[in-house]
Amino acid sequence: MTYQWFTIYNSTLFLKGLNVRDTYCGTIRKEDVDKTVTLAGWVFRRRDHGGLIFADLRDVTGLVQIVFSPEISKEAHERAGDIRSEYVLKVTGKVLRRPDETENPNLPTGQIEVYVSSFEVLNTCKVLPFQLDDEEINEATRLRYRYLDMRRPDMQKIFIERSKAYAVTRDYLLSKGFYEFETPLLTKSTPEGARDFVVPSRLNTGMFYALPQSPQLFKQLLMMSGFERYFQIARCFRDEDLRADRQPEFTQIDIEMSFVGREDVMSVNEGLIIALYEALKGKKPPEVPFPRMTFAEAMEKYGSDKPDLRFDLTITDLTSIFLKTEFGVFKKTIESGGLVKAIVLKGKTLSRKDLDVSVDMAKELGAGGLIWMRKDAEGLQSPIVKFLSDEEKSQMISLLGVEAGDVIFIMSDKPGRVSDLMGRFRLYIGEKYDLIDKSLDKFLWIIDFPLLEYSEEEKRYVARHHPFTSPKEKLVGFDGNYDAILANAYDLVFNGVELGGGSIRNHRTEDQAEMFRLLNIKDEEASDKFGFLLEALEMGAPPHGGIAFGFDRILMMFLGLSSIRDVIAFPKTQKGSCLLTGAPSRVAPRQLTELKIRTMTD
RNA sequence: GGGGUCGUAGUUAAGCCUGGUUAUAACGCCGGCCUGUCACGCCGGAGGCCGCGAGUUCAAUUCUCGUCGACCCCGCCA
Repeated sequence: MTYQWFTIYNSTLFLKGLNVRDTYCGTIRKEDVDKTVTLAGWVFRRRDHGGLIFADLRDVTGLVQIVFSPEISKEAHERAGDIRSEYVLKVTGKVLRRPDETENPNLPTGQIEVYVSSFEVLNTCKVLPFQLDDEEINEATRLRYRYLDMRRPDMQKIFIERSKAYAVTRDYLLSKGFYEFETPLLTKSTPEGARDFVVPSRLNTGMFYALPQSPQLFKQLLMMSGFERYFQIARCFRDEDLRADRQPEFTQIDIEMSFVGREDVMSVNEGLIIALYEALKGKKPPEVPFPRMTFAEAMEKYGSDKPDLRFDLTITDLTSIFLKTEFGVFKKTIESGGLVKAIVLKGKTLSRKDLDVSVDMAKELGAGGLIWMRKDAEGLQSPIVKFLSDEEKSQMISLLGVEAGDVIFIMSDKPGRVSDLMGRFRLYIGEKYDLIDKSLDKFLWIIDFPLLEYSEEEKRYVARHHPFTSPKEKLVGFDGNYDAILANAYDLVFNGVELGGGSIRNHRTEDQAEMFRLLNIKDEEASDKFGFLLEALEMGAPPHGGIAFGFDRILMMFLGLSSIRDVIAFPKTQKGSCLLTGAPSRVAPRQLTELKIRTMTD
């Protein structure tokens, strides 16, 4: 499949008379020798040799060396002395083969150069706050002058790739019979899930819109309208604290389908992700179809619902070995329903200091402690080994398959907590001891999530995905074990990062009512918050389900970047401010008066 | 809400632990020289509220506290 965006570089697309130039800098090759070209772009670097002046002229396609020589034009050469970095020029000149020994193999245009016969300064440029070819500039400075930051070729490449990704997404989904929609940005606040950004309504004093956390309810309504396949490249807003991979506004590829089950949604969307992967990475994904793992297995073996499979290092449950232990820590934990879990680090030599650092790290992660054991020719060495029976030691050695030189790390805590801690400790060890093969790319579907999870904060069960997710099997004869109900939900994980997730929804009123009952949401409350959806379910709602992918996150991962800000044109800082525009800011008192809003100070 | 790292010429950093001379370097900038450079080179020069505020001290870029800002993480968030 070829895409149109490449053809922008094809000169046949120029509109005669409207363009200042007739050729793009980065496209000139030795085949163009002897042509007279008119270029337009920015002066990237200038090398003034007195008698001869070289400059690199850059436009969106790349750069080409231009030469000002008094032998071609005395006037141009003289005026060229005043040219400075980032001046905007229109130059006309002849393409010539570079002399022997002066070709630059590092440049696509390195075999030729353009001898300038005349030029025009379209605009001058102040001295920039940072050099465009400087690799390491403080991110705050880059964000303050984001338009300059994005003038850098590396950044341009990212946003050209981003544009390509939009096109691939639309192309793929349209070819699969999806229709593209837009849904409101000014909508109703939904109390479940993340904190809403809120927008006051002038026409309705004291009332507020919310910006959507996702188009969830609208896309379900579109299924009820009968469009059957919906997608949107949708902006979403969540007023929560930020991270390297989280922004307050971000873009999702939002998808919903009717008359489908889990497998349909997963296979269509696996196709989309493969198309994006191929377009951005220029190669096929290593394993197709993507492997799958249940949530239970992921938590058990990797201590995470988004395991990074680029390294092995799985977690082993040792609880059964220590059921009758005399070792106080394990004994107490197990008696109160906790578990003992271990990972084994093989083939690395750890000093006593390394081990101490590991213990500190575990505590930093929030663990009560970390026990290490080293296997040598004599047996297991550890500060706690004297508390363990020979039986326990030999069982551990055989269950974990440890050999001389290996180190066992053990934690014990409440079941959910020890899994989570071990999962994060596993990532730390993987990173620290270089176990992660960064050349690998590992996709993984996680399926069979629990429908509900207990919220310590709210002291009740809440929907793990969202309250419209259907259970995997109909809730017949529910026995009160909330944790055991599985959801018809799925997440796509890539190298330990969640790219997206979705579910098959409840499409019958009674199933949705049952869900609200489980969540302990009363009828009135449900109808107040989601009444319009419940009503729609009663009017011939088809079975439906969907998924949403974090578009920015996909780009970040597939382009090998470590910050989501690098793939967003004008991102916000960790405190949600825009260093370029100065948002958020105070507004004029009149604006607040119109809205009948008074601000409080503490 | 909590933990951590950082803030010094336009930029990127050193100096700070161990307080005291003119605050150092590279790149950039300005001037001069240079016809084969491509991170051009050579010579010369300018450029600092050491984030901000308080405290300790004879003396603070340096120590202490606060504050503002940037980044990373936990909580939070799909």
